[in-house]
Amino acid sequence: MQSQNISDIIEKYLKSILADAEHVEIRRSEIADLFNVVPSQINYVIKTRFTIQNGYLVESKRGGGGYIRIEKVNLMDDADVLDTLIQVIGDSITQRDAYAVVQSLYEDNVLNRREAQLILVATDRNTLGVDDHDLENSLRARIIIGILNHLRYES
Amino acid sequence: MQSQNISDIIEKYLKSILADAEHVEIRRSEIADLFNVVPSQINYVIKTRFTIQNGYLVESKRGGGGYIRIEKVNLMDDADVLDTLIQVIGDSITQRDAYAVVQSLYEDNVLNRREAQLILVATDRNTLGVDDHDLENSLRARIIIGILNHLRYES
DNA sequence: ATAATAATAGTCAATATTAGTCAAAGATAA
DNA sequence: TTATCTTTGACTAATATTGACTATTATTAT
Repeated sequence: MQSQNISDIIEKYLKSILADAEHVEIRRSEIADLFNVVPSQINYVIKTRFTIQNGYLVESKRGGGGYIRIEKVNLMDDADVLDTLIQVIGDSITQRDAYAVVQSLYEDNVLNRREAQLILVATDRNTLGVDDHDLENSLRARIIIGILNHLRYES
Repeated sequence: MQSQNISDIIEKYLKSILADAEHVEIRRSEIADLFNVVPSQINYVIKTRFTIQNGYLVESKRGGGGYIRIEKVNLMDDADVLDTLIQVIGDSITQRDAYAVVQSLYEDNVLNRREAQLILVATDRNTLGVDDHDLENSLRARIIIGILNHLRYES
């Protein structure tokens, strides 16, 4: 019943390929044709669902033989992943990106399911309940970074 | 006999679906059309009849292919303990009192050590980093209450 | 070589498609 | 009568879709 919108469907399609392969390399117009959308929608899908917070690296090339290549990266291979994440977060992060970050930490076994959910609840828009979005996003960043720094000591 | 206002009827309709399925996923405008009410009445029904206290989780998405999804969850046995704590906390709590709350949840085995630490970090004064103490205390209250509400059910 | 053209992908803003909030008005119950 | 609950709709917010325009790279023509 889910996945009513085409962006979700395209996301799943790409992720199903990535489940078996190290990376996926597409021709933007081909995927656009396949799902009957305009080419720029592929950019939208990538921009909203294959971010570094989600654990994906994207590279592309224009011109003849151009492509978009999506690679799933394991952030935890890197020793200073926490530093990297902290840098990515900076002093502000949206709920969407926070979800991606926490999801990545869960997938990399830095957090278990319960812990991940606790963090998501603590940083949820409705939980924080502040009107000012800038404040909301900066609070969310502070909380997540605080927790990341804490995790550094524990491990 | 009870009044059969339209909100009650919509409530029963949704719950009849939930009797057979784990969750129900609707398009707000469709249900509104089905019962000839304005869309926002669906929000009213959800807000008054599908609360977490009653064991329902609600999530939604806007935009194309948007939806509202209601899930029935299993409440923990001593959920009323959480209610008491939530009442005690109210809309503001100091760091010291928060520590006591988390500590007691740890002693009651509602939280393990790691989870307790996560919550304390998330609600630490330095983490939140707001100058206004009233704001700090109210944020702390919101975060802890959000987490307590989350602890009501198993996911 | 260089210039022109073709073949890609990227950006951005307008529009479309949902759901959420809130307060006023109306209905019902105490 | 008064308090609470329900209904309504105007306004807001979030997300998705589209297309015009731009940028980059490769290929072809001169």
